[in-house]
Amino acid sequence: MEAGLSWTDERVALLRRLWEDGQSASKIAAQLGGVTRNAVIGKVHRLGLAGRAKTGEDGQAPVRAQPALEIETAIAVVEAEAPEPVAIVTHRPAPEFPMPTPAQAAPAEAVSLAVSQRVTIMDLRESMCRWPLGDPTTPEFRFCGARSITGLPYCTHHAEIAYQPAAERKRDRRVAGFR
DNA sequence: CCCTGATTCGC
DNA sequence: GCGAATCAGG
Repeated sequence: MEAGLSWTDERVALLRRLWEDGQSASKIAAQLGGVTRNAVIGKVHRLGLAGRAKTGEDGQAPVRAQPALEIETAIAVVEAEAPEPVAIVTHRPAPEFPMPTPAQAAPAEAVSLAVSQRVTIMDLRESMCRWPLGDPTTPEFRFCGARSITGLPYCTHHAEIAYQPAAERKRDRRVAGFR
């Protein structure tokens, strides 16, 4: 799952997406896997993407919620419909977070009021919480799906977890992350 | 010393 | 085309 890493269309697409989204070269490299930040920067220049809307370019990471990384990665993979296995490196967003109880076969009428339904990307709507659940590479991958806070991508529960001071977030990277 | 992107240049 | 080494800087 590590061999044959190169700038495939999928990887370039993900690179573009993350770079234009303001992610740093090192973070992008970590997500792509198999490349260094130098490689990412070099590729960015060759693609003519250098110089972007730099919001937090002065210091560390841009103002962005951690889960956004996984979401973008998952979406990018889905959109690309990668013909070959794609290695996904995720960042665990928080130490621990109690997951809502498994949604049982609830009547459609009850969905809107349910605490969490857990939906696939196909059923994810604008007003639904986009907090990722599970491994994006597996069919079991779901999004929270609960009613999101207006203007935010997450429900109240996950927004609390997502939006934390960067300084308090622990640097804890690992392969595959959510539960 | 941590990090950032930019550039050079041998491969 | 690629990316390590290097540079310049926050």
